[in-house]
Amino acid sequence: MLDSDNFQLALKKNDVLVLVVNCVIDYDGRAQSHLPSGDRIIIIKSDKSLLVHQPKGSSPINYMKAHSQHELAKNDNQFLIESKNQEFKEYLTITINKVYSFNAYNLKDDEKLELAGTERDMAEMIYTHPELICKGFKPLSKEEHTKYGFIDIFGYDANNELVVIECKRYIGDPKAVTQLWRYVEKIKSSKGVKKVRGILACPKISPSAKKMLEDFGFEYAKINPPKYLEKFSKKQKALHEF
Amino acid sequence: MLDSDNFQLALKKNDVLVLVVNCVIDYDGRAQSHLPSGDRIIIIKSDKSLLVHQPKGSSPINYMKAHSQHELAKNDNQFLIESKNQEFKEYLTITINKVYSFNAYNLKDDEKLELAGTERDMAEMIYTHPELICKGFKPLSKEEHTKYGFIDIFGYDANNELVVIECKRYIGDPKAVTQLWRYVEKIKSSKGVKKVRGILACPKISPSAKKMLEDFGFEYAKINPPKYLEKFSKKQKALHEF
DNA sequence: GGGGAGAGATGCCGC
DNA sequence: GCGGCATTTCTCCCC
Repeated sequence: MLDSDNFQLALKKNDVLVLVVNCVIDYDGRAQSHLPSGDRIIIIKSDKSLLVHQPKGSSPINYMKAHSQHELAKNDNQFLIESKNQEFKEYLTITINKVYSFNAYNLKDDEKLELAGTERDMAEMIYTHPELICKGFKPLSKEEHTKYGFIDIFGYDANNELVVIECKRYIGDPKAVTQLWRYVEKIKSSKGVKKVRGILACPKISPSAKKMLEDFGFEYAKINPPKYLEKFSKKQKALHEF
Repeated sequence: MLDSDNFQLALKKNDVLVLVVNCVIDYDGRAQSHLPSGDRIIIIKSDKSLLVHQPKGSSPINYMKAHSQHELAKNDNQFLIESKNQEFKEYLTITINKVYSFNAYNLKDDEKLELAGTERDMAEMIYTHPELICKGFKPLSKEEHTKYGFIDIFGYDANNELVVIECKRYIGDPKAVTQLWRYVEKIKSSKGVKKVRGILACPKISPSAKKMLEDFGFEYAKINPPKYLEKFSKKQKALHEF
C-alpha cells in the first residue's frame, strides 16, 4: 500500500522502490520536458536515482541522477512524487492518477560486469598481434594519454614511418576519421615529422568515412574486435552455437 | 507465482513483466559479458525488449533490444530465462537462484515526450534572433542536410562573409571544433571561397576546445539553449523557482 | 573533480 | 532500410 510513511521508510532503508502507475511527468533541469498521462513503471534505486519507463523502448523516458531527493505527497485523489537534485538543479514532478502497484525491496548486489570485445580489447589485440595491421609493424605504445593525446596505438611500420591507429569496435564513421586526423596532426607537430600514416581499424566503414580516408590519404584496416571472456564456461558458450 | 505458463501467457498478452530476483547473467552478441550472482530487477516490456537493473546506477547492466524472444525454463531448483535476438545474433541467459517477486501488467501509454532546450531549439533560436551571434548576421538556412552536410546554421555576416555556426547545448569540446572545421571546409570547397567564418555557439567551452578554436581562427559565441515548454503551466514553473 | 572519449550506446530524423 | 548525429546521453579512466 502506497502512503507517505511507507514511501519515506523505504527510502530511509535504502530499499529499491518499484511503482506501476498512471501518471503525468514534468521535468526541468538541463532541459525541460512534459509527458501526458500514461501507464509507466517507476524505479527509485538505493542510490536515489529514479527511472521512469514506458511499456516500450529500452531507454527511460524520464529520470533523475543518483543522490536526488524524493518526496511523496497526497493531494486530493492524486499522489505526487517530487524529486529534486540540488547539485544539478534538476526537478521532476510525477503526478500520479492511479497506482497499480507499489513494492519496496532490500536488494544486495555488489557485482560488476565483466565485458569482452571493447575497443580497448581491440587495441590490446593489435598491440600483441601487430601483424594484423601489416607485416613488420612495430607498436610503440597503446592508450597513450600523456604526450600525444588519446591515441589508441602508435608505432613504426617496416619502413620506419610513424603510424597512428584509431580503433572502432563497430563502424568507422566521419567522426572517427576526423579524430584520427587530429591525432596524426598532433604526432606530426610534436615529433616534427612531415609524414605520418593514419590507419582506421574497424570491422565496418561508412561510405562518407571511406571517402574521407581517401581524401586524407589514410588507410582502412578491416579488423573485428576480439570476443573472449575467460569466465565463460564451455557449457555457456555451447548455448548459442547452434 | 512464476512458472513457465504464466510467463508465456504474459508475453503473449504483450504485458510488461517485472521480476525481482537473485541471478547470474551471461551475454553474447556484439560483445560478451558475465555478471556473478546478485539481486536485480528484470523488466520485459511489451515490445519484447528486456532490461536488467542493479540496485544502483541509472543504466541497465544487461539488456536485449526490442523484438527479442524470451523463454523461461525450470531446471532443478533454478529458473532460467533465455533471450535471443535472431536479427542481431544476440543471446542472454539469466540463471535465477531466487525469485523475490513476479508480476505482469497490461500497460497503456502512447504518449511521447515534449522536450525543450535541445540543440535543435538552440539553432531555431539563433535563426530567428540572428543578432545573438553578431550585429547584421543574416542566416540563410538551418539544418542544411542536402548540399553542404549537416550544418546547424549558415549565413552571411554584415560584411557579406560566409558564416558557419555549430551549436552545442552544453559544452563545446574538441570534437565540436573538428566538426565545425569539417563543415567550414565543406562550404569552402562547395562555394569556392577562401574565407569562411566558423562560430561555435555554446554556453560553455573546454580549455582545449578554446585553444583549437584559436588555432583554426574560429570564434566562440557564448549562448545558452532556450528552455521554454509551452505546455508548462505557471504553477509547474513555480515549483522550482525557490 | 574536470577533461576526454567509449558505449553491447539508444533514439531521431532525413533520404 | 541506412546514414549521420544528438543525447537531460551515461560511464569509465586518468590527470
